[in-house]
Amino acid sequence: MASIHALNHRSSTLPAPPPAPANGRASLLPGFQGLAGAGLIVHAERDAEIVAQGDRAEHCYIVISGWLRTVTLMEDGRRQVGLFLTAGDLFGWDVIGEYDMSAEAVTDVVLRRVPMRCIDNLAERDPDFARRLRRMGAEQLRAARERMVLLGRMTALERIAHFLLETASRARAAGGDPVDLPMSRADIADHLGLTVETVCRGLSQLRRMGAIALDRHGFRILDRSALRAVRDNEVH
Amino acid sequence: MASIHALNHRSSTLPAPPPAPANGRASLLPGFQGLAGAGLIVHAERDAEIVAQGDRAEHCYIVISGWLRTVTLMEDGRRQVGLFLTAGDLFGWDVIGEYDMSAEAVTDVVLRRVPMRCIDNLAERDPDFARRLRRMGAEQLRAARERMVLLGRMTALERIAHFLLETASRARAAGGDPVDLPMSRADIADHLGLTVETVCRGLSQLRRMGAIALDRHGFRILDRSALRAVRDNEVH
DNA sequence: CGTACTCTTGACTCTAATCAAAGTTGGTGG
DNA sequence: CCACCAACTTTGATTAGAGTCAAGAGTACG
Repeated sequence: MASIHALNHRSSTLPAPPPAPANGRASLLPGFQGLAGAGLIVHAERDAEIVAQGDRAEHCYIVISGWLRTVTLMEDGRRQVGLFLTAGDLFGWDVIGEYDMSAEAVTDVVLRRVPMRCIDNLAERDPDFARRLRRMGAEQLRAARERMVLLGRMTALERIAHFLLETASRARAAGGDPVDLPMSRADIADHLGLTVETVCRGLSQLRRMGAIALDRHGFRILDRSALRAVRDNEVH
Repeated sequence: MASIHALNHRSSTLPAPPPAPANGRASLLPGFQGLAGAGLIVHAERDAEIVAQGDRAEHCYIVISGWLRTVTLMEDGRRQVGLFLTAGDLFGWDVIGEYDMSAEAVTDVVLRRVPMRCIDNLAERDPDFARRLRRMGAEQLRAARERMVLLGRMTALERIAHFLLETASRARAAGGDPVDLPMSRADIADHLGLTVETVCRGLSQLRRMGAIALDRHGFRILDRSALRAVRDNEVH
């Protein structure tokens, strides 16, 4: 655990529009042009907590660069990582009341912090924006249901293959392209409902199968159909 | 598996307002007064499929009586039950495009079927309704995240205790009150990411501990604090 | 460089799944 | 109305997959 609340406030007007957003499946989705220029740019360094579980949800965040994770903690320390977010992704816009999870920086990260009121106001004034908000909510829920199947019904190796394919697809990586994997094995484990050791063993197994090339901070897909077969349980 | 699509269309105007809605945590939430009188009343009998995974989402449903389950199927037959819905609960209002799960009748069930356009129209015209929609979406997502922790990180017995406490609370049952459990053990298992046998064993164990009284279609909580202790892992 | 951390692999354990067999129950038809 | 049957539930025995504990290898950072 590193420095907590290393948030440095910066300029107020936007320096650049968010880079072409990963569409993948999470909080993301293009939108939010209506908010261009709103909010402050904030920085957070690796492992800093950006919002805490239980905080009143008064802001939402747009990731400009770097990676975030959302984390839910149980009393006894068991941890569930909900989502990994990166450039173009949105966080917190869908919460009302208090955050039910915290958001932490996986890498140093730059965010635009937008007051929730802006969202609410814009949603009242602009029916098109409100519609987009609903669409994003529907997408979030779809993704959440998919994760329930993963967590409730998939084996360790299936979950790992699924995670790699999804991560590659969010990075828009073609086969063989290197894909960034900035989060620790522990983060991946807590995201997939597994232990660190099981994640390692699964990754090694996929490497030995020739499905992926692997190093600590990234991977490449060598045999996408093999990886898909593992994810879809067409192989043991 | 029983009769498929046993939907009988009936009168068009509402016979009675939905009974005091269970608040629990799912699709529910009081709202939807703005839709009073809209839509058709439809009936479905036990195990009938009300909507299928992949159908275009053109309606949403308000449960008037009986119980539904939402079901996601994997290619190879593994099944995940998302939610159980009962009187006052809502289904499908948050989906855009195609349903990503099916809805099936757990018991014979009476529903009001409301065209999705009504929701959309009302949301455009009535900012208060739109706000309520957003609040319901936020609540759905909160519940979904809670289920991810359950599926990813809780033991079998913790999941079962959690399910019983939640079901009792949705039924607004005081301690010792009988609580309906109309779904099969297999449904419960697929809801909790377990097998039928593990669910049975867990329920029996809680009965032997004196935490609950149990029969096939219901239970009573005899020792709520014991049940909470199991859910919260203060006991093995 | 050295040290602390993360990652990987191995050995063993344990929880929950699987396989198997009774016991119940509710519905149906005689 | 009763008996039978199919489906569901429960319990037992065994297995398997993932967790735990432990140790070594690789890295990153000061």
